[in-house]
Amino acid sequence: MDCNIDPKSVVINVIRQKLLDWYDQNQRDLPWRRERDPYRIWLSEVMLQQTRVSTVIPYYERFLKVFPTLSSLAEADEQKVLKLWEGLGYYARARNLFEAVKEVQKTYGGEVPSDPADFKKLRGVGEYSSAAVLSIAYQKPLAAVDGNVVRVICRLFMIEDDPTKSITYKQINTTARKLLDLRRPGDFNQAMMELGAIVCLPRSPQCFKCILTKECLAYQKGKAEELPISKKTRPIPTIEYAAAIIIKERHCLLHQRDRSGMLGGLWELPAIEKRNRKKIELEQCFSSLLRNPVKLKKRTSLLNHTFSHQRWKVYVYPTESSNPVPDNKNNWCWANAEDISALPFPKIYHPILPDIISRLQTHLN
DNA sequence: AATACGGGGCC
DNA sequence: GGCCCAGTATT
Repeated sequence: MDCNIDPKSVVINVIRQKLLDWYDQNQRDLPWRRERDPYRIWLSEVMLQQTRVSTVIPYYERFLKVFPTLSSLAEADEQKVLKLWEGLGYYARARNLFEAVKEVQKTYGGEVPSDPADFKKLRGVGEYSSAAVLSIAYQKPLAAVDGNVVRVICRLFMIEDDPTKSITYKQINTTARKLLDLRRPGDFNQAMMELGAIVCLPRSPQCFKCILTKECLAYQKGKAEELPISKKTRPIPTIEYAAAIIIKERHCLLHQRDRSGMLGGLWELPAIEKRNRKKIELEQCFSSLLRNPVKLKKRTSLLNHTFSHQRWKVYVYPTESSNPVPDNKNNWCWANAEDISALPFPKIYHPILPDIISRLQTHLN
């Protein structure tokens, strides 16, 4: 495609070499940088999607202690995989990785395919992850363009258009391919990301320690911090969430959330969930949900929790003892205290679970 | 092309 | 309260 950013190849060569030299001297010592196993590189890239390095590190190490090899993960139980992902967010990543790893075991004999066409077919492997994993693990000459790279390139070449527009994104991608060092593609990709992560920051970029200020058009114009231009923000929906504690013989009724939706595959109390709606008749809703009359007692807890994209209002109601029998047995279970600690729950449940467990242990209800 | 998808850290 | 993070799948 036509690219009006056409820096002289001399500049390209200078940027490429400076960046690699800087990376060789200044890269952080991260767990996945010590690894050669493509499976481990892959796992790191999946965990790092939309997630900070500092958040990922403990999850990464814990995960690999339980599933040290691709084969061990391929033979795992999905609930245990989700439990290790608990709190990391974007749970589809865990389910997709699990499915993809089983596919690799079945179709590619347990070897992560090195052909980009094959690798990208796998669930959860997109343009970025494909380039990142294959360049790092197999030295494939693919440019990995993540949020860091977008920011670095927008600043280096003064791209003032919205990078989320596909035409602009193609320009950025073309530029990344021209910059790529074909002899050390994995290191070069990581160098770009590393610069974005520790020098070319979204806010307050540390230009005083950047080795590319002479080549950076945005810096020369004093506009580094303004780029890339940001997208418009979306309104945050409020989620009203009412949950019932239903206990029978030291077991608590739990429901597994639909795998395709939010917090898919995680467990929860029987709950009524409404977005941006008015009050609802809770007892009626619960009774209909459980195909059985439910008597609520006084609300015990109210949690307000604001995430990036949602504002949660959580109400928890103990119930009068009854014998509710959910329709679809597959997604329901009666869990004792031990079961509860083994099941994956959304983060919002962490303050509530101790209360539920103590109710089970003390015969309350 | 726009939206859904978690949770945390920082200003 | 807004922004952003080693993005991908779905609509």
